[in-house]
Amino acid sequence: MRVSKEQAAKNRERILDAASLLMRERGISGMGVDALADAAGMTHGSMYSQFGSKERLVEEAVAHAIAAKGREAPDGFALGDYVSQYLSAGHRDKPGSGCPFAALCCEMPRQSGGVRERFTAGVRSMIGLLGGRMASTLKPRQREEKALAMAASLVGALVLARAVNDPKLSGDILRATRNTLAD
Amino acid sequence: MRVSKEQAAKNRERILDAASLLMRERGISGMGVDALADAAGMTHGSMYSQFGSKERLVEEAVAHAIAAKGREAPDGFALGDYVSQYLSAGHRDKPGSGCPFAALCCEMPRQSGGVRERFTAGVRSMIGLLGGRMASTLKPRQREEKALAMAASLVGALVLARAVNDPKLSGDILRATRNTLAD
DNA sequence: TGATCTAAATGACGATCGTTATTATAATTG
DNA sequence: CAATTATAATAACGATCGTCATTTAGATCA
Repeated sequence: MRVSKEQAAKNRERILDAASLLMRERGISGMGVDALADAAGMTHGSMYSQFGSKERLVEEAVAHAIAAKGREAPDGFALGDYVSQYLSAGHRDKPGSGCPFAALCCEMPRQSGGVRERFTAGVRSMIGLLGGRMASTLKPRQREEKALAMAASLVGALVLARAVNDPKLSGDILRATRNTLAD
Repeated sequence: MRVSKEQAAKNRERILDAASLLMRERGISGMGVDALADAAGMTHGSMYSQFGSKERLVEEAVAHAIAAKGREAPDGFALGDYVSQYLSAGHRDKPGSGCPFAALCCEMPRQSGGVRERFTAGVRSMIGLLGGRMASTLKPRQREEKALAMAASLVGALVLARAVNDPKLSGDILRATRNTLAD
């Protein structure tokens, strides 16, 4: 059956919301089309009416997750707050609503060009965000270098803290990286 | 048919070699049992004779990859050399023979307890390796904290450099992290 | 209002997933 | 040497994978 344009747009949004959550929790290859349809409260058929293939759906879902995450940051935030929130136990334990880069980075080398482009653009904007919040006493080149290294530290610490089985070690990784980035 | 104990051990080793390579290239969930049997030059049946399940095979393959990687490091190596090799384009472009932590970290939260334990033990020993090579002027606690943060930086930079689609950005991430860790 | 269009649902497709039972074969053991 | 044991190969299992053709029904448009 056919639905109104608005309804169709809402359904599309609902699919993207479910996909951006599910892919961060289970991985891209671990997110089945049927499971996604279930999570979105629809059938797999309607998803193919909207997106045509899983690959194109993933493309949009990655962009969707990154854009939503970018919208979370308040206008004037302090870099220290950003870091301590990023490297918190709360963030570690909620990958589904957390940083898309940390959740999806390891699968990216095996994704299509379109998916990787969206991901790369997102990484670039995160680095720009970090660099823009750094002490203005530094030269632009230095700020960019620090921002690049900081992004790597953030993602690496979060990913390792999630991977590791021991809560103590996991917390230590977060804390040590927090302290090191504070210098 | 039955083969000699030595032959069976060799076959087992061959499967583990192929698995530790394949899982780093395609991911754990992306490594099918059939594909692995092909890569090892055997049939899937013999793998189940040896390991019983994919989960137990992955357990051993993770430990195998970590142990083999640990054996690579020469006895008396400089920390700076380790870092620049880890953050090199060569390492980035050869995940199959590269760092198992960077290759598998994002899938770890969804692995069995046994697999995660091997991974965690490996991470711990890597951190110990890094800390042991640090300036002895630092207190043990400071060395451990620096080693924890360094491991996060290394893994994060490598993983992001692999994920990103743009060679320029990828190289910048590696270089910036190298420079930052040199301080 | 009547014709057209399209999102959503249904059901099935071949391929691949991990797994298992069975069989063949040869090393090992008594 | 005979009996036992264990590895490897074969073939098939049900489940799930992504995909697609068809049908249904209601919104959109002339």
